[in-house]
Amino acid sequence: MRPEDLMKLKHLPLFSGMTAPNLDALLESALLHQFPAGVTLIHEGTPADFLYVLIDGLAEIYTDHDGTAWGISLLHPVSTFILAAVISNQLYLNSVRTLATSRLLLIPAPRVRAVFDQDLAFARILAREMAFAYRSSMKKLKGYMARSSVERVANWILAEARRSPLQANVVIPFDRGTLASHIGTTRESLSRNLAQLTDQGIRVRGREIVIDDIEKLELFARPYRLIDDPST
Amino acid sequence: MRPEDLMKLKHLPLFSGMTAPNLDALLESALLHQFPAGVTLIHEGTPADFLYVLIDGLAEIYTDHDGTAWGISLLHPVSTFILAAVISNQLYLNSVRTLATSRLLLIPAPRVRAVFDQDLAFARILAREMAFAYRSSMKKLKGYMARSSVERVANWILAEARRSPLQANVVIPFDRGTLASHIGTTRESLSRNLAQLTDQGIRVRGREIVIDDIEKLELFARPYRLIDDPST
DNA sequence: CGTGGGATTGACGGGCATCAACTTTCGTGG
DNA sequence: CCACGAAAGTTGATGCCCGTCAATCCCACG
Repeated sequence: MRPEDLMKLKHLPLFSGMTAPNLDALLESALLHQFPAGVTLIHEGTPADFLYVLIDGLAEIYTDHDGTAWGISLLHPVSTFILAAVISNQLYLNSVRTLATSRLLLIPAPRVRAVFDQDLAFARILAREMAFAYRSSMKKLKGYMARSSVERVANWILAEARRSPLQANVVIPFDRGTLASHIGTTRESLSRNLAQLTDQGIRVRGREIVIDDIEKLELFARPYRLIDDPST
Repeated sequence: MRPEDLMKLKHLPLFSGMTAPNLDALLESALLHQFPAGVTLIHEGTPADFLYVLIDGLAEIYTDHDGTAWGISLLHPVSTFILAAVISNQLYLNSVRTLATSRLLLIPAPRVRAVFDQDLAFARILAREMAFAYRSSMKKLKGYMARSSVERVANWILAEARRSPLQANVVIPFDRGTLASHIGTTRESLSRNLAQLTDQGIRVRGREIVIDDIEKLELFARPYRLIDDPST
């Protein structure tokens, strides 16, 4: 790993407050590696051997069921994933793959656990990280139980639009099948859903979704703080 | 709080390894209280003011949607709940209520966070606890995406039977509406599902489910390690 | 023995997955 | 730069799962 990369990594929020020796112990055996799009990094059911941190790029957590992939969550930089499996020293529950060329930091799981056992700051940050992950999955679960697929699509668009609040359009950063799997539906239904939302204030042009009337869309989607607001 | 209760509490796995002063700081402001069945302890959307530990009894996490309650998870002693909200100092995402008379330990959230910031052993245990909670919710999510409602019922029965492996029957510890809400279906559908499972090795007599042919049931339910095994 | 709440059964319909055919887009090589 | 083929996306037809409404049944309990 190059020294300047190492310096940048050391300033990640993930490591803030750690003692220098512990941070060195953590990073000395870590790998920083770049992967092209479409590479499966983690296969569900295998033992957790590394903690992964997405430095830049795009990735998805998914699960394979009877041959089709169901999206669990999308990963944007900078975020750790499969932390829970590493900490509890168990099998990965899900698979992970890159959706774009991505740089990833890989830290050997035994090392993570060792430092976790010794460094209070690191333990606290990991706990917070997992609290966040837990709440995310809970929100996803609630979204599934409470909403129809059109509503999920509408709320996904709104959430995506909130991520970059300046522009009134959303660009789907991958193919529609992948999007459908994350919304919890099929390619075909997603297509129909988007057509249907044309009456609710949006226009679709290829991978670009233009939001013409956000109030109308919100009226339809009825976003709910305890499901859609990523900050609560 | 009575001294003998306090002694017992101090030996909970949740507190193991903590320094005595920190443990005292945690428990001196805690309350041990008994509640009858049917009491709502936590309303979703309100700030996390206490960390709860179910000492004995039975409780459920649920979420209210358009007037009907959807079960998120069942809580058996001894388990903490809504830890994530306390640690991240945010709103409760779900509601919680007792299903039987229950004794609960309530620890003020600011105190939990203060000790969490100081005691490595406590921080580690909370992190592990949340890893476990995260994985549980992930399994629930996968179960929803991957299976039909009959299959969920069948697997619930199998899971319940595994909890007390000696006897070949399961007793539903609450009314069917509640069970249906945890399986993710309606009372009516649950009724049909149970009737349907009569051909797959079980008999239903009121709240008692007798498993006559567990292999047949397993063949139908196809339990999967990464969804149903609570220990992985 | 009558009353009421939980549970069952039936009828119906909507949401959505599935299969299939068609169209569009896009990348590759001639 | 165009042409072709494959992949992605759309549209239509069909049927199943399951939620909803309503009627009935079954007990428990006063």
